[in-house]
Amino acid sequence: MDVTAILDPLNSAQRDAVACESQNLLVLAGAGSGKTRVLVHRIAWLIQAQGLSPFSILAVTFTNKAAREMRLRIEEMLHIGTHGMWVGTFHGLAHRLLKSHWKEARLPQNFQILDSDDQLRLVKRICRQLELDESRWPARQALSYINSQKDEGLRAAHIEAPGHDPYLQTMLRIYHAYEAACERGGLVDFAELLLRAHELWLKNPSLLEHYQQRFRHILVDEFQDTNTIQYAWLRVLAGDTVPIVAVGDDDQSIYGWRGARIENIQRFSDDFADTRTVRLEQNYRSTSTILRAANAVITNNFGRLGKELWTDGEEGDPITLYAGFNEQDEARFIVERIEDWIKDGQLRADAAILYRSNAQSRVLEEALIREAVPYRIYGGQRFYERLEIKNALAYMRLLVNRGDDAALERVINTPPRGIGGKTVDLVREVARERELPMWQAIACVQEDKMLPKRALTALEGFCVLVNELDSASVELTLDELADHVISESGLVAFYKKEKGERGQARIENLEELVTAAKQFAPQDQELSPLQELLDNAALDAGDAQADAHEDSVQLMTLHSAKGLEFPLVFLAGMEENLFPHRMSIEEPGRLEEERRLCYVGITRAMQQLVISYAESRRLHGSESYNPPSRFIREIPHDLMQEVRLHTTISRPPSLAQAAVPDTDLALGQRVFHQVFGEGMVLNFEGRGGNARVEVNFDNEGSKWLVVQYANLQAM
DNA sequence: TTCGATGGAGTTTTT
DNA sequence: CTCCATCGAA
Repeated sequence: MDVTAILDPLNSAQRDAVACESQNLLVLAGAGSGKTRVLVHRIAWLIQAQGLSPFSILAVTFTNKAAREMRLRIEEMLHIGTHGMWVGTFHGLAHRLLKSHWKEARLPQNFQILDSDDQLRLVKRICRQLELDESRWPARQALSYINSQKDEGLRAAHIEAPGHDPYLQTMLRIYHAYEAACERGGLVDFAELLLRAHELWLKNPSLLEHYQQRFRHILVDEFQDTNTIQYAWLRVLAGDTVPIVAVGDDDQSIYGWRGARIENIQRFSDDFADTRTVRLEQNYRSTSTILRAANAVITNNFGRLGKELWTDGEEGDPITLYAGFNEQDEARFIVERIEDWIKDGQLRADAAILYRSNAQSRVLEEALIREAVPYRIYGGQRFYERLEIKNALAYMRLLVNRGDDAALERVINTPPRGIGGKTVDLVREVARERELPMWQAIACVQEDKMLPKRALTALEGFCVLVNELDSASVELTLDELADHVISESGLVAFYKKEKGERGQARIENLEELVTAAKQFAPQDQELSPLQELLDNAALDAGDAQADAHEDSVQLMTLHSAKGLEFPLVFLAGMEENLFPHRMSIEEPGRLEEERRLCYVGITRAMQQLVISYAESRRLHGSESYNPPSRFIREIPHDLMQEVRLHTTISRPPSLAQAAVPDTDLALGQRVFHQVFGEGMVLNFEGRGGNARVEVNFDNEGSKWLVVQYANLQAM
């Protein structure tokens, strides 16, 4: 067996990891150190050198994208199909297990996945049912309570009665009711997938044993992001027999607020016997300047497993630091630098602007639009999360399962068909009393004529519609069905009426859904293709925009930048209270997570890194003056070069008669006031004072001109 | 059902 | 400031 092709392209640490013989393996893979490569080569090694069957390998990732990438690279490398392989996300694999063992998991065969949006609606409904004051008990809070309990592996029944803490009591009450509602409707939320899959192991030892014999090797990507229940699931599955490879980077753990436990990677080698640890520290992405900065920042964290990135590549350019005098100025500077970059013949898509929170994107966008620079924002609403798509899918869900109350509530009166709030309330009430799904409650309501005729007719219309769609579905292909549903349900007609481009966009999305259905290739013979399409939509919401292949500047939050790389990276808004965020400064643990986020940001850059902050920033309507981020101070000064605008402010035209000399002004300096002529002081916005001037700059060649004044007062 | 007023909140979001 | 959810009136 020729394994040189597997090992030859690797450096020695990578090779150690790939060919490691010990039972368990922890790979601490720094940013840009070839993590995916090691994972893929390890799998190749197991198959080709160890003779493992591809079907005996389980590889777990967090995102569908990562799973797809891994599959693709395995196929390329080994020239084998990966269809039967267990490569997928935690949620995807858990779902697969629950589908095959629905009886053991005590689920209905056609259980539906509840996405976060459905979940919130359900919690809202429950709060209303429990007659809780919505302002005192926001559904969002209850939702996050429920999810965090589930992430910790705790069901309502496991939680001790919380003394007389009214908050916890209420939350627990909601949790109980929520669980009951899910049970009744055969609904499973994201966390529930994991929780059930874990319980499936615990409650069915023979099943567990079956899988332990089947899987001869487990590989886990992004191990630092596992939460308690994911860790427990792996721990049980691995037992003492199945070797496990955990790949991750404690320095890139940035999802603690969502239940990820950095401790999981920290304690891995204590928890799993005979663990070998391999560090991948050679970086193939960034210049040594960038790596030095990253290393310097992250050393300020305690309790790290420890790693220091290095490269044998170039030193590269110094890191640019720019102090904007406000957020507009900062944005203008960034766009200008991007324009220079493009003038140098570089691609726009090679430049990325990263920021801490989404609200920051706006100013940047405006500046880009002003200069007509094409850009693309990552994140935002994904395809299957769009309102019109969710509505269309809700009809399809009802075809599969009439008991899906979440779907029913969504579309019972969408488009409007005269089923008002009162009618739905009654149906809900009947459903609750008789412990039936709402669909059956409708039948009861009709039977007992519990409503005025008009409402009954409207209900009847809805039932007939759903049944009709269902009977039509028998002979239709998936895309024909989608087309049928969106037109017959009246959704298309409904959105046609919606004014503006919005309705048009919605209809286009609905048409896109038909296309997606056409292209959808069912994998599983056992399931109906429709069921599979729906599950797929819930577990993989798709990309935000399918279009936008034009060469454009990339804008995204630091969180969404994880895993990506760009030749030119801007870290914008590096200010205290923004980054690190105000809410994370107090607690040391959370501050460290912010620092890791900063580390992630810095290590996205391949060639050039530009850090900027604004002396004054308009946020939430009011002006704030934040000092530069502490993370800037943590970068050694000799790696940075501060850029200042040297500007000449010309004589203000509206003050022609005032004696105002041409003056050199350095923006971003502490000195923001200058004496103009006869004792006139101009304070730039951002520095308190009696006089105030609003300035806009217009770049004409190298000369900057003041073009607009406001509230100018003489002192 | 739709509109407008009103109030409250405003970090990050793999599934 | 601006987005949103909610509520009351037409």
